[in-house]
Amino acid sequence: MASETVENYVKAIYTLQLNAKNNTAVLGKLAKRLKITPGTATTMAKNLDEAGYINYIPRKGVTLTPNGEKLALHVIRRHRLVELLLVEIVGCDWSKVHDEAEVLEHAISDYLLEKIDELLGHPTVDPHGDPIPQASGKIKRRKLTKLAEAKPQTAKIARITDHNPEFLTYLRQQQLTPGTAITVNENNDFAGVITLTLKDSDTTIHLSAKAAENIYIES
Amino acid sequence: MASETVENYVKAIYTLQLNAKNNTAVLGKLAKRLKITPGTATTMAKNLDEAGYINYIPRKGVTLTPNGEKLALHVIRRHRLVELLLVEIVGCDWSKVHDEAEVLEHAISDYLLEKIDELLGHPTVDPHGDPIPQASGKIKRRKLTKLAEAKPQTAKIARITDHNPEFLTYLRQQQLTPGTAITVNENNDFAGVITLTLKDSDTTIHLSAKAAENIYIES
DNA sequence: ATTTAAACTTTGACTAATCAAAGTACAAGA
DNA sequence: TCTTGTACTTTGATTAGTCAAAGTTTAAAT
Repeated sequence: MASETVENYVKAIYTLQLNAKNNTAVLGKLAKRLKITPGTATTMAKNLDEAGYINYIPRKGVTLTPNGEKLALHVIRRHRLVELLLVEIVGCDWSKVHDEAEVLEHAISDYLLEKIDELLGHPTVDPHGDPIPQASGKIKRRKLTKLAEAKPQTAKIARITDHNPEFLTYLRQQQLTPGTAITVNENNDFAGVITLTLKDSDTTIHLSAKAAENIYIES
Repeated sequence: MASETVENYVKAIYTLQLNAKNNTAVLGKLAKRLKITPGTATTMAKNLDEAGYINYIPRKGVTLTPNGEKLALHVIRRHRLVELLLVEIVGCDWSKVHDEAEVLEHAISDYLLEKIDELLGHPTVDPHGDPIPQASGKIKRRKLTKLAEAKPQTAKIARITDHNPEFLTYLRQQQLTPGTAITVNENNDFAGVITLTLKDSDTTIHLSAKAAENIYIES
């Protein structure tokens, strides 16, 4: 069985690979992500390579093996289903469930995971709009637009890629949560401000381009 | 913050103390309970004493300090509320939730714990009939009778003190779960067999005295 | 009062995960 | 080509938790 530490490493490598050009996670970023020293990253990279979770090329970086990716997706599935359980069933605050799930994702058995999945009706996205990997390991990919780069249009909030509790609380207050229908009215590059209205309430909201970097919409 | 290991030690010491004559847990039993060697138990006893969780008297045993007891009750509260959540809300099998909770009890934040408590309506007993320590640290104690030592009478199943999944599955099939009203018809010491009927279905059940050692009733 | 067996303690060693600090590689600019 | 700064690696040490095996205590039995 992979330790909690190993699970956190492969999960971090998975997300770093997603955002990397040559599909390789460099160790500096891994170290930053996991708040460890560069030396520790190197040491662990060797160990994880040895254990078959990753391929480690010195001074280049690491990539997950099929086994490593399988483990990463399994951890992410646990994380996202737990988040949904906490929001939908237990009634936890949206802004708090990410941190809770960071711990719980290592404590959920396969049996319990499938019970939760069943209870929630086999959902495909978590409360942040992140896709939930299926038990098979498949993960749905949608073509989303970054709100910061959106042209005027009607659309739906699809995904929030920031887990800062204060930011999430602010978004919830503005009703900018996944699923909400909006209209993008103006996106002024020079001002760095995006103007949008909520479909239901006709409220006008002004967002900085910086905040809109972490919000994705589906046309 | 106490590590998972420390939490498991104080929890084990708490339950050993409950069943000990002079309120002291001897290290041999602790070692057995935690599946560690006697040497490890000694080493850890010194560390936990040093850390203020227990008082360790060499060659005699250990007792929890007020701090240690507080931690133990907190862990037990998490364990039992999680068990109830899994049975009542998530729909897990009664026989499986103990093992799940053994892991989850270390992964629940104070915030989440109180959310669960609220959702369940501040319950006082878990699915096995074990009392749930309140947030204040108070724990209700009931005067229960061991079914193995019960005289003929009507009563209610109150508590099952065995977590073996097969045994629990058998009890559920017989409907011998906490809350069930029964009548004890005969308790024959020589035969070592207890005869009882379920109030609702009038089914007659014969139980060995050994099985009845782990079942408690409330008159 | 001795012996003995059980219970406990000590010692030395190991593993996983980590850090600090010193050393190395290499791409980019001078 | 040489120099330099950044990124990475190596080395030696530390901590928590564990075991095996050898040593010590103690209470009970002869």
